[in-house]
Amino acid sequence: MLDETPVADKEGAPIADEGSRQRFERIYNVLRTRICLLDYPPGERLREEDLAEEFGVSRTPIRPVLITLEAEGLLRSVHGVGTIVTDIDVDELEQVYQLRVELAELIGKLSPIAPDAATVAKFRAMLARCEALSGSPDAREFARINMDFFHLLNSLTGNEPLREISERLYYQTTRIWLKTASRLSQYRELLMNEIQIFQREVADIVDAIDVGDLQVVGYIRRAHISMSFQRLRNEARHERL
Amino acid sequence: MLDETPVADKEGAPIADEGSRQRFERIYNVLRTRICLLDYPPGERLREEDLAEEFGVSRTPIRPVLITLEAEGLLRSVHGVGTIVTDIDVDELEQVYQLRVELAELIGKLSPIAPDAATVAKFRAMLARCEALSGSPDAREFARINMDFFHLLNSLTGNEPLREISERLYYQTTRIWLKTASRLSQYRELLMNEIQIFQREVADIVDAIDVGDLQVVGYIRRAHISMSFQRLRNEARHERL
DNA sequence: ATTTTTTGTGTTGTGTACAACACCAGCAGG
DNA sequence: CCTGCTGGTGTTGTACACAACACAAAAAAT
Repeated sequence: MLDETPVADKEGAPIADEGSRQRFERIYNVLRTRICLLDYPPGERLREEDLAEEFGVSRTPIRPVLITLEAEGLLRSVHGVGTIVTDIDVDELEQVYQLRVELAELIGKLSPIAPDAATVAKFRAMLARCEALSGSPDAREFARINMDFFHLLNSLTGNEPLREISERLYYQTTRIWLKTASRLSQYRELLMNEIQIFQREVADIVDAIDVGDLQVVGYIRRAHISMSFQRLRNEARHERL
Repeated sequence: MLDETPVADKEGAPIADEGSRQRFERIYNVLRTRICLLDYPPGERLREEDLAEEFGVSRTPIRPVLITLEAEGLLRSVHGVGTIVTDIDVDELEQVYQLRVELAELIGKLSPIAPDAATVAKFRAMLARCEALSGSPDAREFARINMDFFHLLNSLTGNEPLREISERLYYQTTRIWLKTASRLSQYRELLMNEIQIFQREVADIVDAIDVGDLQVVGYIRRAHISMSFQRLRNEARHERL
């Protein structure tokens, strides 16, 4: 829904009347989503030719996408070896989280946009998706909802550079939970716990939206990003011992 | 000094034993600097083949550089037309400045690095360059010093994502002064005034560095970025009337 | 047996020819 | 005089062949 236009068929291949720019965006979003949902786990080798075949083009139009994803820190091309999905580490991501925490607050501060009725409805829909999820917990679906929720929150600021940067940092960090949690023994318990907490976050933020206080949205978000990272670090530490 | 390795000859062309990654960085830095010093003014058309010839390669290795610069918002490739240096507008840059103001403060907050003797020396050297500059004012040299000073400040935080993002935003905004000022009648007076103010900023920051208070560095920087943009906007407004 | 060399295979990086597209000048038609 | 068309020219986008490189396995030497 997020990465596929209605016209797209299951494989990314041939779409009629698609400009080169739109195709770039499409392939870019598909690959980025795959990386963040661990369809391509860290360390995976992506062959340019395979991707070219899948999307029905030659290697050439694929390369700009890979170059961009490399600039974002999600891929790394190595001559003679392959294009490798970057590995991530909780400790290395601490700085990114620190920055995300600060930026979260700015979303409510810089050029806040009073949400219209449609946006409010989307937030409520998110609440519904959360409840459905907590009924049948699924890590992948959780990650997807989390992603959609992020984009919704991001649309609350009119500051476009801030949106762009927040998005970039989000995609740099979001894989870490799936990766860390999937290795742990109490995987299922962790997931359900995390979903519950997320559900509360969404509920809190919906309340704040109703009141119309975007500053408060920023505070809530800030708190949750910060706590989420601390939980993650604790779990990673327990695993090490 | 910033964009050329000691081995480089005047034209960017052939360098021995240079990996493809280093070459990418070199070309990237050269082009970015040229854009920000208005060697390539907004609207300029860069022909890939010309660049290829200058750097002694085919179009192929040039394209990743242009793609990256396009992702940073400095270029825009249009099929059948050319690769065009983006135009900039004071009003459009307001959001970027708002963000830069906030990030400036974070540099003193997130993972501050206590500067070693060498770094302090570089700051003092900056002071000397300022005085030399105010002796013989030159807009281009002013922009260069400003750029070097930025990089020096940026090295005060250990938060690498923050450094990267600050740099990106800096390069998005830095052209605007040269562009705006060069159109005004009191160009020379403005330049001298700006140099004086910058000199004071450097002096203030050097003091703060001496005291060892990076938080204060952030505050000073924040104030100056904010005021600098307001002056810019006023000048642009006066021009319009 | 161990180490070194060589050879083979697979991948990204590069060069080059061509396709797709935009733009302008010139011209025909009104 | 103006308008719309049409061809010519220049540019980026694409495809493909090959070079450069990394890695592993096999072979050769000690």
